[in-house]
Amino acid sequence: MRVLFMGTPDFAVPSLEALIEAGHEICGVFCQPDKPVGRHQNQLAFPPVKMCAVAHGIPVFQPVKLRDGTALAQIQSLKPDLIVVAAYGRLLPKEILEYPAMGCINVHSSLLPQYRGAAPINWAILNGEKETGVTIMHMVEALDAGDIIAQAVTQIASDEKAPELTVRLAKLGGELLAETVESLEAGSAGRIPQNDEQVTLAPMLSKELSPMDFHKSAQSLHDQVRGLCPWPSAVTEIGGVRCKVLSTRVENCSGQPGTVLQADKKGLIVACGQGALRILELQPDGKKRMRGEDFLLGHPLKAGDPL
RNA sequence: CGCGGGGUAGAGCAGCUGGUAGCUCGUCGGGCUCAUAACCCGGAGGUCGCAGGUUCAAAUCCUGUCCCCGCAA
Repeated sequence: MRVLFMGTPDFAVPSLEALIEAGHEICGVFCQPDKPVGRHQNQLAFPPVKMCAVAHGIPVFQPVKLRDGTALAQIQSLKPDLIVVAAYGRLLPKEILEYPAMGCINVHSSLLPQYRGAAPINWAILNGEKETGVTIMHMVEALDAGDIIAQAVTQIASDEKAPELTVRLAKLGGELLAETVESLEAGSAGRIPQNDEQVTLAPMLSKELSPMDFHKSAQSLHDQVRGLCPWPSAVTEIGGVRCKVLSTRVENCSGQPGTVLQADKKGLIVACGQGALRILELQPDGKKRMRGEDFLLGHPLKAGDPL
């Protein structure tokens, strides 16, 4: 089958690889344009999907616009039977959605209809979900609203952070995608409309989500730390220094929210609204990431101090 | 040349209005203790990112360079 793949970040790579491995003819790959990267923005970085496509000798297209007809013309010349989209980063116009004979399908990293949108993995963790998964669906114009073809569920470990979960879901998505394409070809694929009453949204993350409020429960702060990793990160001020909090553990002890319960070679523990949070790893502004204990060596804090 | 912080003992920091470096932890040895991640005593460990310059003298001032990081993208 001739497949056109559209995707951009790391999450999409296993899906592309799964299609290649399944023996499909990948007639082209669309991804977002190369972006300036680095502190001085003087270097262009290829999106991960482009790297993969180039490595396999697949033609790459990186249109800035999808609605000026150029992209459609390119797609028409590639003559795909099916378009597979995974974290492409852009809504497809109707004329593209309608072009392939077998339609357009999407790999989405949540159990739709929950967590429609740009950051489903992060929001699942932020909300303390115990399980999530991937969904393969038919695409419609509305964001992540198409009929579901297949889903796969996975548990979220209590200490799992967004990057790790992303890797797992990407892999799971690739596997499910291969199976799904096979079932589509065989004509055995199902199609289940999404239940509109169960829709939840997972919008893009922003730094407004970063500040930690120690009046919240330790568990919810732990979820915040895990879910906002690696960007924008949970942030708080410790000993007068702004720090990203990178790794934590929920502890049973308690005290006045926002005060230090322990600060010695055994670790740094801060009281929360409910329970307490051990800060395992953090990163002060302008510094490298370090263990909480190491931070204390140069920043005298003691039990009872406010953060 | 987008803005800014920083590179000093294994780790985290101080010193930076110039005079060959200090703190906490770790580490090594000894002691105390039923015992200890606790306590006491003692020791080792740094050409202060690199290269020049100013100076009688630079970690400290100046210039260049490499690297790390935050913001912004």
